[in-house]
Amino acid sequence: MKVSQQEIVAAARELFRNQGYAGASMQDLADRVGLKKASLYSRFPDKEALVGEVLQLTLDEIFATVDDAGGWRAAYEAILRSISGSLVERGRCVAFHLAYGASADAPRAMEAVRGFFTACRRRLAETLSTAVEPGEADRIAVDALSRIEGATLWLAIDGDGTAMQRTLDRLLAEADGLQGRRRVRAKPGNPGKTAGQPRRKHSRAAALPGRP
Amino acid sequence: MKVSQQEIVAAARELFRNQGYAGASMQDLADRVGLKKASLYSRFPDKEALVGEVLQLTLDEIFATVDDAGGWRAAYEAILRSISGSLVERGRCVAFHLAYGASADAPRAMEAVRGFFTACRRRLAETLSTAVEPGEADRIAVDALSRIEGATLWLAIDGDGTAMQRTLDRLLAEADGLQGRRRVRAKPGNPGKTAGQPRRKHSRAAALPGRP
DNA sequence: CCCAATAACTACCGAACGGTCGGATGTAAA
DNA sequence: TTTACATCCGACCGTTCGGTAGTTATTGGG
Repeated sequence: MKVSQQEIVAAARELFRNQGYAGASMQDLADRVGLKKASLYSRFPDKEALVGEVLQLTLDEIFATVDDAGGWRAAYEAILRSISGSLVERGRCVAFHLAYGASADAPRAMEAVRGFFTACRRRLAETLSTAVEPGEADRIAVDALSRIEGATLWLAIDGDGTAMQRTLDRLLAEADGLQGRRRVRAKPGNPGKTAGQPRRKHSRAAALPGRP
Repeated sequence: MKVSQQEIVAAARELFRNQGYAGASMQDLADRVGLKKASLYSRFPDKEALVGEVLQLTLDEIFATVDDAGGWRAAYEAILRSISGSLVERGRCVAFHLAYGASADAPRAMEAVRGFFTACRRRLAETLSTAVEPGEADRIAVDALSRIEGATLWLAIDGDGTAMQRTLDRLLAEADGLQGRRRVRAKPGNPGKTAGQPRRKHSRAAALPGRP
């Protein structure tokens, strides 16, 4: 194999992210990975099947660094930072672009997108359910995801990541306010970010990875 | 003229919204409005020019019903309701889809998208600047837009509008907390939605148009 | 009613699309 | 070295893409 499966999927992801489902072409993908188009079709049945692979890879990458050993708050922060960090790095969200673009004509792609966001939502809600009741946990998870995704608007338009940074700060600050206003912190020894009066005047929190 | 300019632009908007820039085809647009493809090119110079028209029409529709006579809070609410209402109705945001999809190969389209969101942002910030300082007004405007746009994620995935409803409620509740915690209300005589302790336990506010 | 102007049409262009096929090429065991 | 197998590739399919040229239909003013 001249090129590994993962390299192809990663290249496909970049295409889907920047061009959308309809705008990404198999020829373009073949050129990028240094193969011919026919060779791609001996690895993947069709274009639509690439969507599932792309989203599975992305899901794996997001949760690779997350473990629940440090408690719900640390896990929650790790997940949100992992997601928003990669979004700032790449400028757009593949899954969101596919959610918008893979319409009725690509039902398997749409199903993969649903699966991706459902997995993120479930994992977040599960993490939060240590601190709040399940219904509220799911609501917080849904809102957190949509707020992070929404912040990619300004990333896509003018590359501005400050809205994302602000969103992340607020989500974490709001998380500190959960569980009956108890004092919680992500890492012992981490300066600032107290939760005494957690809902106002949050201090400029730690920067996103790769964003000074 | 068999078909008015506005009908064509509205049909193009639907296509761009559901298929993205690359996925929307001139042939498809021609079929929908009952013209031949060549006729479209006698009205619009090219596909990219349609983007500007689509976003201008959308901008006009959004702000058609908004006036500043009732004070900043009423205007702010009117704008947010106008935007989120049309998003719930249509299930996606054209401008957001175009922001993601119209990439480097369509610079005029990208410029139009930037203009659209800049106009929304400016109008919102201008409205808010009656209550808070300009910098904070701009920040609130940016965040409000991105939160509303983000809520379209769940609309696109499974048609669920509850996240949008929740987002709208929170944005309005947070607006009530502005201007130094003064008591403000949108319309005198409107039941509920007080702002005495505005930042918690917001009551289920008025439904979006078309969402019982 | 005529004529000019506008609007819509038919027919076509080269390029790119997703996808397929049969043969060439590399590789590792026998 | 032969065999067997997976991989890759050149060439091609039918279709659709954005866009254009030249021609016909429609329409409003005189």
